Amino acid sequence: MRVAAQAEFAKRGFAGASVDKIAAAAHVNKAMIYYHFSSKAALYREILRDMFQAVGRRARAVAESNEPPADKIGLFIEAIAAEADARPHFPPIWLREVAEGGTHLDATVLRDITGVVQSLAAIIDEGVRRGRFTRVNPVLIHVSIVAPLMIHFGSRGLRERLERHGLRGAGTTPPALIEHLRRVALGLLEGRT
Amino acid sequence: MRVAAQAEFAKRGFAGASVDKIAAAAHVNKAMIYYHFSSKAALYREILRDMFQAVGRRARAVAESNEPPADKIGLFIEAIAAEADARPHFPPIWLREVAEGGTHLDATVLRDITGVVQSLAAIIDEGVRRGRFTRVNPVLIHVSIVAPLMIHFGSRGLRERLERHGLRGAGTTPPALIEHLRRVALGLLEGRT
DNA sequence: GTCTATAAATAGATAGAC
DNA sequence: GTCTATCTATTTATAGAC
Repeated sequence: MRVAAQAEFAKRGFAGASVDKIAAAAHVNKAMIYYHFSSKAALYREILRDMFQAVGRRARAVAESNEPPADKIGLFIEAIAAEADARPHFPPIWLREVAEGGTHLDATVLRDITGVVQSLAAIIDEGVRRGRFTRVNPVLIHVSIVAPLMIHFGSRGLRERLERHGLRGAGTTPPALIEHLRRVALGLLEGRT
Repeated sequence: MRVAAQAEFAKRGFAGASVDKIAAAAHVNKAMIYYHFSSKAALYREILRDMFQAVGRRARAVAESNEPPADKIGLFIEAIAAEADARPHFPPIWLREVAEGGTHLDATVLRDITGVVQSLAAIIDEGVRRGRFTRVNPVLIHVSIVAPLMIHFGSRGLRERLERHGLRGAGTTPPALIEHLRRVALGLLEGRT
């Protein structure tokens, strides 16, 4: 039921998602959905909470681990990528919420999102204190990591479409992207640029 | 009428957009929309074509200009940013289409999107031939530039929401982002990393 | 070209039997 | 907990007068 809802919201967005379709895909009666959740919006909110809570926790775990700052940067990138890979609905929903101005995000979710940025900022701060990093605006590092990851993992359908229409493959694999982003982030933070 | 439609599609997505609302915002009768466009989908398609054609042309103009490759990279970034800044509906619609797998993009639009990537690839190629750049996967450079730009310019509403909920400002201005992306791209291409 | 009125389908949500 | 049936609102789209 939740899985069906996640897929439907990812595929069509909140407005486009149909409770009838969710019920059909989950092989349950539509009335059952309203028995468990008070409304379509409430169901969506629960999915958003699960999603961002999981990401927030993972980012926090990386920031609080005992690795050197440079390794933490790599682990941060891998954590977001792993989350995007394991939950295919996550990147599309994330992209749609950005586009919509976060209309459906409640205070809990906004805290989790803030937490991700703060976790990254804490890693950078630690690196600066230890003399490993030069100070760079964490928001810029964040957007340079998270935006490509979300776009990449959220654009599977579009990339297939483009390739079917003749864009030469140039297939970028997740490991190659992760390695690329690590190079970008560390290149900036370790001042090799 | 087109402007109202662009705003509505950007705000609510294709499924969420209402022809009634577009008509009201444009101060025209709803029947007039169906007089000029055969359907809601056709209206949306025209907006998508305008949008991607404009971006494709700008990217192509940069690639075909007579600047040194390193300057072209900067101009490419500025061109996408200028387009995103001048057309506020562009980034949200772009993000939504990515999330939706490009369902509404016809062959014309797919060609324009391909063209943007190819323009960037041509710039990189030129730099490599002239011994200025090391060879890097153009798709990786592309996603490192375009994803942050679309996310940044498309997330104005979300960022306002986050700041209202207490995320410390760290306001990133468009010029700072552009300079940052130039450093990222040239750092990779000029092999300083 | 511009309008009113309305058709036809689908949406979210609920009442009430079991 | 689970189902059928249904209410109400909204949607895209069109017919037809002017």
